[in-house]
Amino acid sequence: MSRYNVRETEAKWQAVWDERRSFAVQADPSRPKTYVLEMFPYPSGRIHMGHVRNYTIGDVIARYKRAKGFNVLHPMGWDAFGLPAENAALERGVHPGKWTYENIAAMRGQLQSMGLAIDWSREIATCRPEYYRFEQKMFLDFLKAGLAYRKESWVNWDPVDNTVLANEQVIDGRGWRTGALVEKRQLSQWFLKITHFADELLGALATLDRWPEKVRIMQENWIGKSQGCRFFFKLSGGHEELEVFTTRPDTLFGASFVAISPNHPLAAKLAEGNAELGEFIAECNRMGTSEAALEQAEKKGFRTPVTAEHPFVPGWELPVYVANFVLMEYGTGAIFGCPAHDQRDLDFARKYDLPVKPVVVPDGEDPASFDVGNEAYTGPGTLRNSRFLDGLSVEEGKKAAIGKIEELGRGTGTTMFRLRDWGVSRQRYWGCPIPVIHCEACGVVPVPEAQLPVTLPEDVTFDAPGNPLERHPTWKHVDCPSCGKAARRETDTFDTFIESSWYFLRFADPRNTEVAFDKDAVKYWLPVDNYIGGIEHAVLHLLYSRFWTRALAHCGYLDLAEPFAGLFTQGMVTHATFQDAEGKWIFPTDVDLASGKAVKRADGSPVTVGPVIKMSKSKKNVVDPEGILNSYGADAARLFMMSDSPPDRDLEWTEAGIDGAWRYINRLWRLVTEPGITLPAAGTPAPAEFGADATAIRRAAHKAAHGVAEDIEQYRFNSAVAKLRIFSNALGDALSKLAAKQGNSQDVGADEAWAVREALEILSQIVQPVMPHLAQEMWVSLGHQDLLVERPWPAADAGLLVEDTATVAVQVNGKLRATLALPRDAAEDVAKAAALADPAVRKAMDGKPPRKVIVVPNRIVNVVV
RNA sequence: GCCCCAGUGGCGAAAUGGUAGACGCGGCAGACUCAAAAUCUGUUGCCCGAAAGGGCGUGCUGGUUCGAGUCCGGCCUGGGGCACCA
Repeated sequence: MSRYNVRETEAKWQAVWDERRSFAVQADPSRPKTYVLEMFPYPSGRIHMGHVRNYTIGDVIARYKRAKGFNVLHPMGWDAFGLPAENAALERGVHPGKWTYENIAAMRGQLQSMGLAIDWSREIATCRPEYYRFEQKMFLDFLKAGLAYRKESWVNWDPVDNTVLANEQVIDGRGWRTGALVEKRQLSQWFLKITHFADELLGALATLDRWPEKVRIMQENWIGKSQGCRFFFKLSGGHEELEVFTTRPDTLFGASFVAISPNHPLAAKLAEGNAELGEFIAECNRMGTSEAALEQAEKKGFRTPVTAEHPFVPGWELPVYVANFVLMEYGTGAIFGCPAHDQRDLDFARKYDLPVKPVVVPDGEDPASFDVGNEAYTGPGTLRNSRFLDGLSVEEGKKAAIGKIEELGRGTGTTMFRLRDWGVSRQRYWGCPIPVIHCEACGVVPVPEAQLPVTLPEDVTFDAPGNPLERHPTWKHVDCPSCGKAARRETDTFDTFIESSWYFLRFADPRNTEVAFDKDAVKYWLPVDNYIGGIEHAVLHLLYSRFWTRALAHCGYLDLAEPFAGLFTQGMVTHATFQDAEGKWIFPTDVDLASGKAVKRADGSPVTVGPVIKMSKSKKNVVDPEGILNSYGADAARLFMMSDSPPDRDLEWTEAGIDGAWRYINRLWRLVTEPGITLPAAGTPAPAEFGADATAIRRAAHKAAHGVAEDIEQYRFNSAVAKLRIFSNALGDALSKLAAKQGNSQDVGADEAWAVREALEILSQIVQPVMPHLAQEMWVSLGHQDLLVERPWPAADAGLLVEDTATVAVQVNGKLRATLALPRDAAEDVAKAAALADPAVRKAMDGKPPRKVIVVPNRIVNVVV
């Protein structure tokens, strides 16, 4: 028996695809396009199983769509700027650029060995000046359009990476990458006006019907729109008026205090002559980010000597507190407190003994006796004790109160967003230089476009903390483009989320040296039809990209609102964890499970098997894809990735699983190379008639072609693989029967032999998206010379998709009692009669007459007695 | 606390409101083999039964329906997201 030589075969076809440029594509408006994109990788040096899963999903879709006649754009690139390169420079003395390009070369090789149907001629790396020069241009255009600005601001400072983090990059008060406690620092920073598009970004989520609901909700929460009203309190003691924001102007008559953030300018001012207040503010800042989460945040306040006058009631003075639960970053940094209808205000009021006056009474409650106790009432109801608002509903009350405030000139109805502008300055070397120059005389001067790109200097050192660009002896010293005097280059670089905010556009026209991309190319290829990646980018990358696309449209680059029409978020690849007797994590490859219990391969000492969790280097529960690709091959790895678990769920990597995939590949190979009967030559015309056995084989094949296509369209890859197996199992069974016939020197009918060839050819074609190398080898082995990737998806014969007979279940009172084989679409009374005649059914009916008989054609008959 | 998602055999999982457990992994039995590996065949939700057959089964609980894993209400458990957002 000839063995399937996986290494040779896979390398052979990869070389052929490469040589014939099989996957290179051109825009062609006469053909329907589809754009399949997986989130591009950071070039860390080696691919991991998450990549294998990600790129397999995309590749199956790309190959399938291609067979379906689409012009498929399926590119690959590298998210090549970022801190790990600088860390490598620090640790190993290798230049970040060298390290990055070497990693790219290594990972490209690994990805190519997966047999991906990628147009490698479109490959890009974001760290190349040919790429980021256009990013610099875009930034300058944003600057002109008022979408980029500079401001002094409190920033999140990561003390480990020595850089600023965006709000989105701070998780539980810690840096998203380093996990270090984030500090507050004040720096002058570049910001992009994502808030300009807040409403649009929110509203357009509704149009993204091919995105997971979950991601849309996450973005919705992140944008955090709320309707309300801003208004001013007059303050005692000659202080400036205090602006507050509220979503509940209807509850103004229930107000019992006003509170400002410890970071509010008024708090600082009041603290000047008040050491006690100063100490309170300092305490709040210490609590700030770090312990807030742990300490369950007790409400604390400091009563200032200032009072605020109620906007509707002259002479009604409310005490002004500095309170730890009021955030400077949201709204105006000041609130009014209505304890009866806000839980935080209520906690605060109970602690400081402030009045609690309900002004919203739930319908059906007695207004005279309604009391909130220790749980604020936030539901609907009728306003009471509220003068001109009395009797109104909450919604009516909001409108009326805003109307009154506006009438009095005290404030205005407004919409508030949680979303804040995107701070993009980073104090790092390995990023895109921000193309501006600081001149003492002229201020911030954009680098003239003719001088773009501003490139990074090569000769940098990483021996001291902070930004190497800042320390470079000459790089930052330039003449002002405006006045010609000595000036200073901006030494900050962009947040690397910027590069990934437009790479999907560059893929449409990656070699353009004049502009970032040709408008028509983008018009043809975009939006991305299938964007595939991890859920961890649900907010950051995806929101930034949506913003960036809008900002580009605003500047006339393109005519597109949403870059990603379809989004799919894949699950993680998990693996069991192992610890040795000392509790140290150990690699799966060092564990021997053969004896039924886990022991160390090296010395046989016992190993504890831990929970199945996401593969991570720190827990060592990783399996290196390269080893798998070398021993089992790309097809087996791809098959395993697609089998069993639905792609949006976690997938547990197991030895048994990859073994199973490998066995199946060999089974398919044997099916084609040793069918056991003599097949007609390739291209033999179909016989005029098919007998029952031949028809059964054809049915199985055509059903599989149809079903697998449907499943791939819906990302139901595990189900598609199941259908492949059902088909190949059926074909295998049919073949062993036919082989036995031939072995007994009986004739195998020409119709049967022809049907088997057809089935094997269809099989080759429909396993192709998942197992492309094997498929091509099967195809050749069936006597063809051409490439399967050039062949269309096999068209299913509609007549073969439906059976002549239907298996109809018969229930008596909802319980299954029999199944009947009836002609397809048998008349209802025929089905009914057949059901009532069945002995098992009669027995279950126990002689009682049927009260009612429900007949669902081709499915079920339910007899009610 | 709020918002999502998920709970089905020993395991991964399938099932337009219509035969629950397809397909695979693992197990068991057998064939081939001196033996093993590989491969092939059969079997495999639970309980009663020698069998035929019967009963019970999709986290719990109530409902809608001729019929519910699927739809609706309440609850439990697990996972994820947001979290003093005024």
